[in-house]
This record gives sequence, C-alpha cells and structure tokens, in this order.
Amino acid sequence: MSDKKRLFLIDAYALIFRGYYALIKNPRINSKGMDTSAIMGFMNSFLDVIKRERPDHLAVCFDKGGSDARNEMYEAYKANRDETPNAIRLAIPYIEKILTAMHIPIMVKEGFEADDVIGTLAKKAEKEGYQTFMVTPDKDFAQLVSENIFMYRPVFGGGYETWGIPEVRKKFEVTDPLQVIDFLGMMGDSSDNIPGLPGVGEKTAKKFLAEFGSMEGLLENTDKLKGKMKEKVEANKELGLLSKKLATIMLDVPVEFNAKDFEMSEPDVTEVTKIFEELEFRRLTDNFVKAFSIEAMAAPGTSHQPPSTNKGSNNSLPLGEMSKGQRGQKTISSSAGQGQFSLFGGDSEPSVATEVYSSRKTIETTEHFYQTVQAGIGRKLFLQNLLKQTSVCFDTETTGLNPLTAELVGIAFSWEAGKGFYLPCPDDREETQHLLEQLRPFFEDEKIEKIGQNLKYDIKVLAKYNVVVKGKLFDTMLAHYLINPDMRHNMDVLAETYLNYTPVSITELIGKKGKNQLSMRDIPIEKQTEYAVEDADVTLQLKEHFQNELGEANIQKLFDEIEIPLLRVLADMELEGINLDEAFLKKLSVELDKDILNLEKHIYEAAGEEFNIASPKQLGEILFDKLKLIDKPKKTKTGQYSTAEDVLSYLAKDHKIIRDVLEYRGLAKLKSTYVDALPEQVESSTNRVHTDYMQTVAATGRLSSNNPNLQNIPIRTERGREVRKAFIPRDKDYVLLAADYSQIELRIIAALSEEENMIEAFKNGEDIHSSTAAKVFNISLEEVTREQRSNAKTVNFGIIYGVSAFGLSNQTDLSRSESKELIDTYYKTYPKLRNYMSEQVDFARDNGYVQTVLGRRRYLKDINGRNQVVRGAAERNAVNAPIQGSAADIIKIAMINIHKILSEGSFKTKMLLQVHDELVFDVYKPELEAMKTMIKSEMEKAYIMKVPLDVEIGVGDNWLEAH
DNA sequence: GCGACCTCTTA
DNA sequence: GTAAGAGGTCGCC
Repeated sequence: MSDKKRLFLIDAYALIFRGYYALIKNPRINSKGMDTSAIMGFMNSFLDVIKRERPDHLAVCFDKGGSDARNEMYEAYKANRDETPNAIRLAIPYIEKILTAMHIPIMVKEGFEADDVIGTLAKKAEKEGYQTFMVTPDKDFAQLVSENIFMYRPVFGGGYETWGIPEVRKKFEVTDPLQVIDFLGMMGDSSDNIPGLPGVGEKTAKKFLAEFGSMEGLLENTDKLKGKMKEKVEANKELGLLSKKLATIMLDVPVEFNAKDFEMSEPDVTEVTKIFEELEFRRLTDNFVKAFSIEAMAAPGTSHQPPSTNKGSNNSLPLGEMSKGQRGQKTISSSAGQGQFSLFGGDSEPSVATEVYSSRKTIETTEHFYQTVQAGIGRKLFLQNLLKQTSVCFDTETTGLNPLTAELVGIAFSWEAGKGFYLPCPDDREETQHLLEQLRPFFEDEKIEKIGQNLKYDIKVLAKYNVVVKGKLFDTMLAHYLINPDMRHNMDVLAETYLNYTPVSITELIGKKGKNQLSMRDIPIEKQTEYAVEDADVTLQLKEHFQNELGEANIQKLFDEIEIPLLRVLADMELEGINLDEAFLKKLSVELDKDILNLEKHIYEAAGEEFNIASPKQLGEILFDKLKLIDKPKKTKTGQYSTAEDVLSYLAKDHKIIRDVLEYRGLAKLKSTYVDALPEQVESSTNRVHTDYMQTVAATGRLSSNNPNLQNIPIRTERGREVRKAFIPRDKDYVLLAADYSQIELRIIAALSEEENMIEAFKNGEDIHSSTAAKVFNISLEEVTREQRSNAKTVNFGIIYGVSAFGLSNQTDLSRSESKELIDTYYKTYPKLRNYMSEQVDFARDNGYVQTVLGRRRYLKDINGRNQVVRGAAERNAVNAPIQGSAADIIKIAMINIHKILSEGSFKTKMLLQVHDELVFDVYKPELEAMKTMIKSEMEKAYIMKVPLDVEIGVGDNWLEAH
C-alpha cells in the first residue's frame, strides 16, 4: 500500500438498505418490538470498514431531498421505487445519533444525492493527493474509479473487494471507467428508474461498447445495426442520451474537501454504549471497541477511558476476590496507560472489551453471596435448609450437552436473589449417586416448586441418576417463549434484556467449542460455583419477572397446563429413543451408491468432463455456459445460475442429463442426510436414536426436532420412503403404531370460521378435497375428476397459508387468471372462511397479535407496516399462525393426556415421536387393541370443536408399514 | 473451523 | 403462500 493518505467515503443509504434486506428473513427485533435490522446492518459494515482499514480520514454521506437536477431532467426518476420501509426510516435518526456520538463527519447536501457528494469529494481529494475509497455496493460508482479512486465493495458472505481500474475494465468489459456511464445509460437501471435503451440488456450494452465505445458513438452509427434493434435504438436516441445523463454522477456539488473536517477523532464512548444498550445491541459493542481501539493506536493522543467503574469496590466476599484477581489484568481500569488496551496485533478478546464499556451489571459489579457446599456438616445444614423451602431454582452442570452421556459435575441452588449454593459432585459416579440420594428428598418433594431454565435438560440428566423431579415446575425459557415466541430465549439474552445483567460467559470459562474446549470438570470449583450459582440466581430473578407477564398476557393456563406438563412428556420420549434397523440402512446405502455412481457416469459423459455435480455453481456452469441448454438461465440472488428443482424439472423432458442430475440429487440427498447419517446418530449406550425436541423454536407453537431431525423423514417418493422401514419396534414383542390427525388444519379453519358448507362435509365424513371440488365446480361428488380434486386440494392448502393467485398458478397447471377465478369461486362457496381470514387480519391490526384456540399469541409487528411485501407476509402469518398453532396446541393436549394414561397405567407401550399431526408409539403387542382405542379416542377428544377430529391409526413392523 | 448460500426433506 | 432442520460447497479467518 502506498503511503498516501486515505479517505473513506461511505454511502450510507446503500449500506443501510443492504443491511436491512440482508436480514429481512430474520429481522432483529428488540424487546420493545423495534426492528433494528437496518441499524445493525449498517453499523456492522461501518465498524467493519474501520476495523479493517483504519482510515485516517472518512465521512458518511447521506442523501437529502433527492436530486433536484435529475428530477428536473426526468420526472419519473426514482419515482416508482418501493417506498422506504418503515424500519429504515426509523433507523436513520438512530444512525445519525450514533455517528454523531462517534464523532464521525456526516456529509449531507440538500438537493443532491450521496452519489454526487461522494463523487465530488473523491475528485477534490484526489487533487490533494489522497487515495479515496468509496464504500458502497452500488456499481454505478465504478464510473468514478481512477488511479487514486477506488470502490470498496462489501460482498455477500462477508469481506470486501476493492475495484480499481483493472477490476472495472474486467467487470464491465470497458477500457475506461467513464464508459460505465454509457453502459448504465444503455442497459438502464430499474431500481433508479433510469430507462435505458429498450431491448438493451447487459450483454448487448457490452457488445455496443466494444464496437462503438460510447452512447454517442452508438447513436451516430445506428446504420451499422440491423433489424428490430436498429429501429428501436433509432427511435429512442433521446431516451438514450437522457439515460446517460441520469446515470452520470455529478462532480460539481457545492461541497469542499477540507482534510481537517474528515479526520477521525475520539468517540464519545459512554454515549455510543448508551445508545447501543437502548437498542439492545450486544455484539456490536465489541465491534465498536475493537474498531476504535485500533484507531487509538494509529493516532496517539486519543485515548478511551471507560465510563467510571466501581469494579471490585464492594466485593468483600471471598469469591469476589478470587475473580477480581483473575480478571483485573484484562481491564483498563487496572492498566497503566492507554497502550495497554490496544487490540492491535490480533489477540483481541471481545468479551473482555464489552465488559469494560458496558454499563450492564456483571457478577463483579453486583453484590452476591455464592457459596460452595462441600461434604460434611455444611452440606447437612444446607440440605435441611433446602427442604424447608417452597420454591427453589436449580441448575445442573455436566460434562457435556448430551444428557444421555453427560455426567453431573455439580448442582446449583438459589431461592433468594443474589444468593445461592453450589454442590460439586465427586468425579466418581457412585459417590455422585450417593450425593443424589441425599438430594432425592428435595427433588422428589411434590410440595417444593422447582425453577429452571430449560428444565427438560436437567430432568433428563437427573433421570439418568434415577432421580425424578417432582412438584410444580417453572421454566423461564418456556415462559419467555409464550411471552414472545419470535425472540430467542437463551439465558444470556434474557438476563441482558430483562435484568440488564451480563452473566459469566460459558465460552470464557471453558473456551470456544472445538479441540481446546474444556469440560466443566476441568474448571476450578470456585469458578464452577460462580458460573453455576449465577445461572440459578439469574433464572430465579427472571422467574419473578416473567410470572407477572404470563398473567398479563393471559397465558398462564397455557403455561401451566400445556407447556410445563409437555416438558416432562418430551423428556420421556427423548430418553426412550427409537430402534433403528442399521443393517437395513447399510444395505440401502450400498444400493444407492451403485445407482449414484451409474448416474455420475452418464452425467460426466453428457457433460464431456468430470465435475462436482453437488456444487450448484459448477453444475450451473456446465449446464448453461458449456451445454447452453437454455437461452436465459434463471439466476439466484447472488448471481449464480439457479439449478433448483423447479428450474431443472422444467427442462427435464428435453434433456436426459437433467433427468439424471435430478435423480442423482435425490439419491445423494437421501444417502447423505438419512441413510448414512441416521446410523451415526444411534446412541451407543441405548442402541437407539434419541432426537431432541425443541419446545421454544417454532414461532407458531409447533415443536421442532433435531440431532437427528425425525420430523422430516422422507415419505413422498418411493425410494425415500424406504428409509421409514428402518424405524422398527423395540423387539419382536412390540409393533409400531402411527396415529395421524386427518386434515386437522382444515378442520380447525372450518370450525373457527363456522363455515357450514365445510363443517357439514367433515361431519358427513366426506373426502374434503373432493367435496370442495364438487362445490366449487358445481357438480356432484361422483363427477369430480382427479384433476379437479387435485386443484381443490391445492386451494384448500393454499387457504391455510394465505394463498395468492400467483402462488396457486405456480403450484398447479392453471394460469394466473384461472387461478384467480378458482380462488374467487372458492370464497363464494365458503364465504365465512373469507370473513374469518379478514377478521384475523383485523384483529392483528388492532391488537398487534393473533392467537390460537388456547390463547397462544404471535405478535405481528409488520401488520400495519407501509411496505406491501412485508405487510403481506404479516397478513399471511395472521391467517396461518392461529391455524398451525391451534393444531400444535391440540396435539400437545393429546400427548399430555396419553402420556398420563400410559405412565399411570404402567403400560409397557411408549410414545416415541411427534411429527406435527402424527404420534408414533412402540406398542407392546398384548396392549395393542387397548392402545388403538385409547390413542384414537384421546387424540380425537383432546379439543372439542364444531368439527369432529378424526384420527387414523396404522400398525406395522416398521414406520412405513404403520401408515 | 465457521458461516452464508443453495438445495431438499417434512407437516 | 405457512412452519422447521440438515448436508454440501465455497470463501473467509
């Protein structure tokens, strides 16, 4: 890098938009319901640039009031851009506030776009001998690139690329970056509403530039063109010249480049931290500190003093002193000078940095009394005291995350905020068992309420020691899931959000996961105590917080009668596991391998070379660049060719290679995801597969399953279905029983909407899709064709998801207008269904949430949003969440009741799996008839509505047969 | 080794 | 159009 001074000019809006849309699928929402994606996205990029580049000079440039000049030239200019999303408009003042607090120069010029401001400044700085980096993803800026002016472009997937003259030449196939203007003028830009020349796209524009060098060159030489293109270009000369003007970044904005104004200076750390905390940003504080500490190094004289700390001042407790000694060295308050805090050189420790600047409380700034209880008289007294309590929070510490194999390391207890006890477990398993026998009276006391975060885990761990946790339970994770299902529920987040407290981080304690990660057992007992008791203490405090909120949102009943009892049910199912026929899968794997190799051979032959078929990138290049199977291949959002199923299926009938690729894909997926992966997941200690049900992940109230996911085992295709044969009963005395709710979601929507036409059909036991077809097409049930039924079925499902004519036509052979007609007739047939749907949307608009039959809520923050797309999604959620969620509620009730009957009746039959509308059981053969009746009846009467629920029972020697 | 992206599996 | 989890590739650190 040359020793020239460097200026970074940041295109604020471009980075804000990019940040916002990058997170659109998974927007960051804080506890106040504010969408902070745009702020977060922008700040991440911004701090990243500073951290990477340590610029001497920089400015962030905003637009204000749009470009007067361009609006004058062309009134449609940027007119039909989508309206700025609300979240972005709200973000701007925050971003300005943060930048101001950071003392970052902000450039705005009323009546000019940021492009023009940046362009003008870049050129002026160049004259002063600066190297300028324009930080923007917007390719329009390429026209400004020169020997000393560069584009600094964030790329998807992280990192940046610098575009100098060679890069621009290559990207745009031009000799001079100025030709980028001609390029943009020719092909136009829909997002900026630059019209461009009709019929000219990227390819043609490049061709024209290569031949004529510029827009003017092209327009003077239209006689060299032929056919349609000639006519079009000649007819649009004016438009071409205008487009070029619109695409030209102006270099005469009345702004001055005074180097002094662009110098980096010391930020107001307290203020920045305050704003971040208000927004509930956590990791960003790390990044901020990191980015600016480096700058402190580069510019001696600036130093960053932390806000006043009272660290350690009131720590008179023994444990506090221990930790003070451990941590003192890392904190700035104990270091002599500013150099100490430099993170220069790469050995940075972000978590430490956060601590220094955060005003959040930590174990070091909070008075606490955490005590280690060793064997002997102390423990005896502790146990006596423990049994006197009515409500106790506990937390187990183990050697790992798998409760089947993890060993207890210690147990923490707390029943008063700020206080708690830790009982370390001996390394020896038998001695630990002995300790647990002493604790058994506590755990099995029905009268003592047990509080915890993710109690399912602790209950499973203790079950392995034959200890049953009895009595009332309060799980803070479940409570928060009901309070706000769209947020995350891990304890660190909850503590920071609700208690303004940062708990000791587990990674700080045992290291990042991977080769060097320690086990809790390797940590000194004093440290274990701090960490474990803090968890119990924090959880106890969270409980106080959440208890009130449950009442306020009317979800107490749902919590007490569904989620809490279900936790025990799930723990039992997970501990039970399911038997897997490994030999069968092994055989299947060999067969698949043979077929895959064969397909590979055919594909390589057709392609004329060997390549990685599993790489969408390589596959796309072979199919569309080399074999040119199609003129205009569809691209993904990252600019790769799309090789997705629907794209390829469309081509399949004409090309054998495509059919082979699709089959290859199917088989490879099957093999890697299921046939080969499942045997790996067999738990050696039980010889069974134990999935982990997540009770707080799905925003609608459904469960999810992982390690392995047993809720997506193939069934649709013949080859895939084979995998189900590998799920088998415990032994020859057992069979598998599968019980499925038939059309539960449609029944729910029929019942909730009180749509008589549909209710009657269900009551009469009609095939609902045929019945719908008969009504919609106005024919008798007997006259319904397969195609009509199939279309009716698609609409029925579509309704549940909030269908559009567009979506429907994509899924059927129907055209867009036929789809629209079908939907219209459908609504006429079932008028109350439509009413119900709009009622849900209205309810959400008025209340901000929708709810299920049991009152489970889902908050829809975008329901009154201005952005069409985002609001549309919220409206579909308003329709779908109560349906999907009510179905989830109902099967949960059934599971709880069935589990109760099975355990109280000491049946040998066990419930093993839940797949949203299906339950799978390992049934002891002598109990089979009783089970069939009991399960069907319990599931059907779990929740009584105006539509009867119907359950289909299947029995077999494997999961497939049971269907 | 980690994360983004793409693709594919289920209800 | 709703709700999930997982595997392979590829670029980044």
